[in-house]
Amino acid sequence: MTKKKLGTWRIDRQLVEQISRHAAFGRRRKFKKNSVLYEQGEVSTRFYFVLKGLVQISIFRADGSEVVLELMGPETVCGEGSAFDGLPRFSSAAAIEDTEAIEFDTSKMTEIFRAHPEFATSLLRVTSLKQRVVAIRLKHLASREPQDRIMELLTRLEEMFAIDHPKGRLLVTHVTHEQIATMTGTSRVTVTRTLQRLREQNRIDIVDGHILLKRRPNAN
Amino acid sequence: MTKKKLGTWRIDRQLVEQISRHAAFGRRRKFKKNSVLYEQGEVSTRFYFVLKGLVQISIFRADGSEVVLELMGPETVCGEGSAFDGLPRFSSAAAIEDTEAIEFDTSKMTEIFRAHPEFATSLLRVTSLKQRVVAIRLKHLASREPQDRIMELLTRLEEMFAIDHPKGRLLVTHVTHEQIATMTGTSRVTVTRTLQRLREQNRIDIVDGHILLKRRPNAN
DNA sequence: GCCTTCTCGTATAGGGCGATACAGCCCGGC
DNA sequence: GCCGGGCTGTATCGCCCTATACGAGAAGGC
Repeated sequence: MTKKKLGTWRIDRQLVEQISRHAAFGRRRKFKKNSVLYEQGEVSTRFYFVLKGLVQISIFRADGSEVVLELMGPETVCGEGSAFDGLPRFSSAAAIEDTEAIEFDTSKMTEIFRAHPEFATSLLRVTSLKQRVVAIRLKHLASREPQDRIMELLTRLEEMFAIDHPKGRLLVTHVTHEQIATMTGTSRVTVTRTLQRLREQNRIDIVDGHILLKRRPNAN
Repeated sequence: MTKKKLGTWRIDRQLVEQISRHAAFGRRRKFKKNSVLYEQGEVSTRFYFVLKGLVQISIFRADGSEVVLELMGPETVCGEGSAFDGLPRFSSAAAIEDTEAIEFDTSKMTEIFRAHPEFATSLLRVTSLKQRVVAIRLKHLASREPQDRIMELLTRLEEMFAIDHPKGRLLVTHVTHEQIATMTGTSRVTVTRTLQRLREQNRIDIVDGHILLKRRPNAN
């Protein structure tokens, strides 16, 4: 049905160039590791085009628990949602590595669009791509099956942190079952059991403590 | 007042006017009940501004099951995601009532933006709002509790389609238990039971077939 | 008005998940 | 080596959800 191309936070070369070409409308900023780009609840017209580093986007729930939406790497855009609709930020963004980004401000955007309508089109492509990614995650989280939820997380991590391996793709980051549990809204025991099951189904393997996602003939 | 079907989505008056003002760039189309506006997987540059009727947006999962994303009533925009990012539609849209809509085509949009930059800004507001709603849904779907999932839907409907009532807020939209089930990833039976339970907990009530969300001292 | 279809309530059986507990293992500190 | 803590693999039990089925009642077509 779908190609692997539906890559999430990675946006295509052409779009990256389009945005980079209008970098002069923003200003370059640096964020130290663990510093905050923006916080849930604040009202702001700023958004960011990440050049280097890694930014974690998360939503905090009423009970204080955190739902990590994305980890945005280089050449991605974040914060544009609340910057354009004018409502309070629905998510927080924190640099989890030293990060450089271009900060844009939407308040003067309409006038910029008049002279540079292609910039508007590029931004619409970006917001549309993000809508797509979130909707696809929602499709998986709509399931109550732990296996769906966990596989969704693993494939997302794969695109971000995996390297090629003879048998498939190897996650270079180490995540504990406990962490997977909190990220997928299941229990630690269920994560252990589910990973076992996935291993029996020959969909994953554990290599030296790291998760290996096996190559599958029929990718979803 | 009889049972009224609206939808699960609404955008503010000002934004509606902004888009209506540019209706001439699209063309008016009619869709019979049960006809399809677009289908998951197809590539298209068209998107729709619904004027009358009701359109169901859903994602079909690999196993064939359906996740209903939204019911789009009058004065809403749909299909703009895939129309702008150029990738295959990630969702399907079907008219579940006779529907009229303005069909826009993104292929000539950049030129339109040059003369009408405010139209670009309006569309960015729309895509941003949708990103917000989906992200917030995701926050709640991260929970496996049916009650969390269902209350999330109800409060979302409340914000868009509720009217004041002596005891709280009354949803003027009528949604069936079946619809709630597909929108929350639970079974129809569980929806019925959960609504019962919420009624016992005095959090909701049913008035003339409509759901009433009772005023609560400590709102979440 | 009659019949069909949809919707809601309810019952049953089966299964899988959460909570909890405990044992084995690895690893680091000393 | 010795010890302690964190992680993983299991086991048990209770609960709640899913699947399925059936009947009552409302809504809609003809």
